Amino acid sequence: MSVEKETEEKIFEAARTVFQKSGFEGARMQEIADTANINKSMLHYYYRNKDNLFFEVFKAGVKKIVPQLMSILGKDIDLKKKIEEIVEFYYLTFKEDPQLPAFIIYEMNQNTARFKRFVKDHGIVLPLSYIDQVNAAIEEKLIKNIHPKQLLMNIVSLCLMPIVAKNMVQMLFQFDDNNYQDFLDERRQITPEFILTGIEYQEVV
Amino acid sequence: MSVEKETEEKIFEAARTVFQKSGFEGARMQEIADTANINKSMLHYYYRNKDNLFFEVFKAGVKKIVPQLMSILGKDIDLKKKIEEIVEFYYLTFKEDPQLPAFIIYEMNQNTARFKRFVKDHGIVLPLSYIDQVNAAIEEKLIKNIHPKQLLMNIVSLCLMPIVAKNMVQMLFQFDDNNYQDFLDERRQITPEFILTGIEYQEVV
DNA sequence: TTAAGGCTTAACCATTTAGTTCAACCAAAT
DNA sequence: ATTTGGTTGAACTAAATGGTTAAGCCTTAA
Repeated sequence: MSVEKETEEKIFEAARTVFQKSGFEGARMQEIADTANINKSMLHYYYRNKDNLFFEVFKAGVKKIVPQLMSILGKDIDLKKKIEEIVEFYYLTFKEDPQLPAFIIYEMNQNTARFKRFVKDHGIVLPLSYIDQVNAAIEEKLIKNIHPKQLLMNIVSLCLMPIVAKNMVQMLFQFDDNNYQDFLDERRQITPEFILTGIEYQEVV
Repeated sequence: MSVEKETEEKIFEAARTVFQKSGFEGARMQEIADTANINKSMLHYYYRNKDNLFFEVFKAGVKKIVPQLMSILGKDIDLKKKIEEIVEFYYLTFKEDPQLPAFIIYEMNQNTARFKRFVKDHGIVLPLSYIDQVNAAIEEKLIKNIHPKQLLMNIVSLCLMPIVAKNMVQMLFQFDDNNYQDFLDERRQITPEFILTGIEYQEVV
């Protein structure tokens, strides 16, 4: 990697660390510079200003969370497999970057325009094929009557919330880091099943 | 109400508004003063400094979310009723204060000590009776084998996530404010059922 | 009526912060 | 060797921010 790419990369990684830890308002350019082991003016040289640098980090974060979800939803596989893949994908993604979802969700609430821009620029749309698939499954009485968006909301909620609320979970359940990780590992197994049972078709008695 | 109580109340309400909107770091004392229609030094007169004022707001917020949940969990009613009450409670609480859960969760991640102090001072504990109740229901084959904490995590996730991620939901599902409210109204109905079906006992075939 | 003490205000202060400047540096091309 | 263009660092600046001060006000009670 060329020197400039290396420096740029170092800055970006430091920015990611600091912004995810402290948020946009809480983050200090000086701390980012220190974390990257470079002079503060380098930040401005490479990224012009705080907003720019932040937006790069934000974009990269959203890219890790949203497009993959849409891609799985659009796949030509059965619903069960789809749910399993989503749970697995989020489990793995957040295992290596646990602060990501809280960061994205918080900053999106602070400044909706940023996310709107991303969605527009990247042509993010909920795949119609997913909607159709769920509705067809309902029609065929494979699953209960549930709106596809409600189902998706359930899936995503069950995956993200335990990560987003990590500290609350640890505190209220009195988990140390190991207990907490075990808890997540168990969720990885039981969540798809929980969802599938939750939408299972039931004979009207 | 006495004059000082009125002023104090006005300040608190303004602080709540601004802190919930912008977070601790993003909030400006001047903006709180403006919102309360008072002079900035009044903030310091009544609350000494930003940290104090913030902690009051934070405490009041946690009080709205956590103790009630524990109280419902500790009630002597059947599991089905318990789940329905929790869903209903969160639905109503967040309908009138939608920014609350995101605020609490974010600020708790920023500064775990604050929340720890609250939990300790208020003797917040997960009621043992809830744990026993779930385990008993499993024993009696009324529900599937699931860890009580996992079940609770599921309940809370399904209630909080749609509120916490409001903007993401609106954007990805292309909901205006009315659509979004309808979506939440529907969840209020379907969520208890979804959970109950998800843990229903199933004969081993 | 007046003294006391809490309440309110405008002006002020110290510090922090994002962002700038400018001189020096270094590697590559001429 | 020298020029050139991007790169780096220390010192600096302007603005914003949390917090302070001190003088005046108003209510209450002796």
